[in-house]
Amino acid sequence: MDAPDLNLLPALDALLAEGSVTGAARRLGLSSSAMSRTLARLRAAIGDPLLVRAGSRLVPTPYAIALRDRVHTLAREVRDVLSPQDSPLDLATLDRTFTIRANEGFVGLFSAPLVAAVLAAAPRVRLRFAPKPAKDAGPLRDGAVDLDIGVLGAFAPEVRTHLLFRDRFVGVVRTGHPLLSAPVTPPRYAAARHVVVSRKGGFKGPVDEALAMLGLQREIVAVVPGFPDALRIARQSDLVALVPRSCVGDASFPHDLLSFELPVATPEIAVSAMWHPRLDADLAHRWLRDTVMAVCRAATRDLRERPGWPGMASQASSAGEG
DNA sequence: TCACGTGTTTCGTTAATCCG
DNA sequence: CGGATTAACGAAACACGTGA
Repeated sequence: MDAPDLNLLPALDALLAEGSVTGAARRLGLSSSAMSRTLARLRAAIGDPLLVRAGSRLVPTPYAIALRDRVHTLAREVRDVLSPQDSPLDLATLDRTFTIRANEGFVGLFSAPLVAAVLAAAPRVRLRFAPKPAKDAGPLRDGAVDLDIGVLGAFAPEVRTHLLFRDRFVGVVRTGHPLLSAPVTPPRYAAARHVVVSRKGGFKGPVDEALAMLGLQREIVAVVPGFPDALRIARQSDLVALVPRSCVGDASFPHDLLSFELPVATPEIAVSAMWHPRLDADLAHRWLRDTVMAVCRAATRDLRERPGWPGMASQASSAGEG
């Protein structure tokens, strides 16, 4: 059996897009008779007339209509595959959708400046923020996710990573909460009732382990899937929320909430960007990574300069002032 | 192994024809 | 008249045998 003639693919794409031999010929820089002969070859190869006479014009057959989108996608992919990779990246015309998987905390803090930075440089690029149901390299591998942002897990070994910033947990309560009427000591903190965030619904975390070292135990009365949910509950109750400090630095952080340093030591949270090595050399993806890193650097600069940010010399303090 | 000659195939062109 | 198709033809690529 003969291999299909792949040279016919761009001609088929042009014919289905134009619906006309003359139009397709013009598009590919050929004479209409040459395109007519190519159409004849396509008809023989596919076994369908593809375009048939309807009065003075040609109309596509149902099979041609069914093929149109597939052929167009294929033709574009073939063009991309065979295009030299070292051609300069043209951000002004870059037409692409990037899917970024991140938790609500990251989206809340970084999505606005990231979208602004992306649109400023590449107006035809679209960003799709996908929820982060689990740590799973599958979507990175199969291409459903371009960039995964979060804490490194037991990821596939081939996945590339880059540290974006370091974070740490802080406590958050409503204004006027009795916990902040005196220094937040481990016993006073443990005596309060808490709301925590867990995607898997777990009730125990590093804070509980640190408290246990001191012989203390806190009472968790609510587990929610996202940090905004925890903040909402803290705002309307006496529950103490546990959220990353980056959430507190968000401009949208409610004024009637106060954050405070935890009275126990907890491990830092290293937030990283992760991507599949398949995209390592992709110029557009590299630009996206650089943009994400730059936005994170700029957005966390202000936060880093505030007391209590990881790596900064600081004492426990109640936030919300100023 | 390589260069060369020759026949075949492919795919383009122009010009003519057909069709609505 | 505009657009599709076909016939005739040519250039380039390809396949293959041959000889150095």
